[in-house]
Amino acid sequence: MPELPEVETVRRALALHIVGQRVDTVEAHPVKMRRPLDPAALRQGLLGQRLAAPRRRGKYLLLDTEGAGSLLLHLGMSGRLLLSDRTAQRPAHTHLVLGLDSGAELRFADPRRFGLVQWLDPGQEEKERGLASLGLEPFDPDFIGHIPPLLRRSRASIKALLLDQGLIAGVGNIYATEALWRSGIRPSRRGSAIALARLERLVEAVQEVLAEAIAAGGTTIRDYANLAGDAGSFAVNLKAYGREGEPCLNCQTILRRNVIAGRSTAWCPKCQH
DNA sequence: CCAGTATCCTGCAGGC
DNA sequence: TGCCTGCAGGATACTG
Repeated sequence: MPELPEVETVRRALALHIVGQRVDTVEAHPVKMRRPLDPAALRQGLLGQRLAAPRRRGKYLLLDTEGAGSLLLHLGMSGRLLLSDRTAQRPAHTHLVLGLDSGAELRFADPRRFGLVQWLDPGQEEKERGLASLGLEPFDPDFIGHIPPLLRRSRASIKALLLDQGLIAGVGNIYATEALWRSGIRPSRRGSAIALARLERLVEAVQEVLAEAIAAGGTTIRDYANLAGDAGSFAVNLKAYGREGEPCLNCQTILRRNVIAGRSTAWCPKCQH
């Protein structure tokens, strides 16, 4: 579910509402997620701490405490982070609840449990595999210069390369599909078989679609909600993702669908080469 | 090196 | 109305 724009939308809202808040209560359930959630470590790290400015890296969120250490979060496919009144009903599958001194609660719910909730002591962040192996941020000033040559170096499909978090941090199935449609590149094409100029157009399209989606508060297909529980509005602007069988908005050809790099992919057989 | 598959889970839509 | 199947925005560990 949540790719970079959705996680960034949540991060911005957190920055407005939780910075400086003290964590007065920690309620954590020892559920199995990508890794088992560890209530004792979370309580030990978070209880009584004030929260600093939240950071995002790829699809990960890092909630630093002013003391030391950070809460590492990943929303997986169905994760939600919600800031709610204490009296408001909790969603099903709420695994972590931080009571803040404002009286609000920061809640993490994740029905499918593909997400991650992990306390990081100082120094652990650098050793965290998922974080340390991330590639460039799409809004890094070096992005346009560095990424196209890297994409040309590989014989993997360009779709697989866009989804590779070790190359580009934060792009998932929706925005990879959209950027390929926008730049007229067939998702199955090998990176090494695409001219550099076209790859430059592709990475610009990645930046554009991510920026537009952030401005719209992200894409909600089903599960995604922002910190307040509201849907993002970018779904109406999707041109390819989920539109297989419908006419291309560029040339009216019926969009096709197949599985590339293990993920459902919609594309136009006429516009994308 | 790379494609494909399976796995971890719940929930929902669609077919019958 | 119910049951069954397939599919879903992710990451990772396998196999061939």
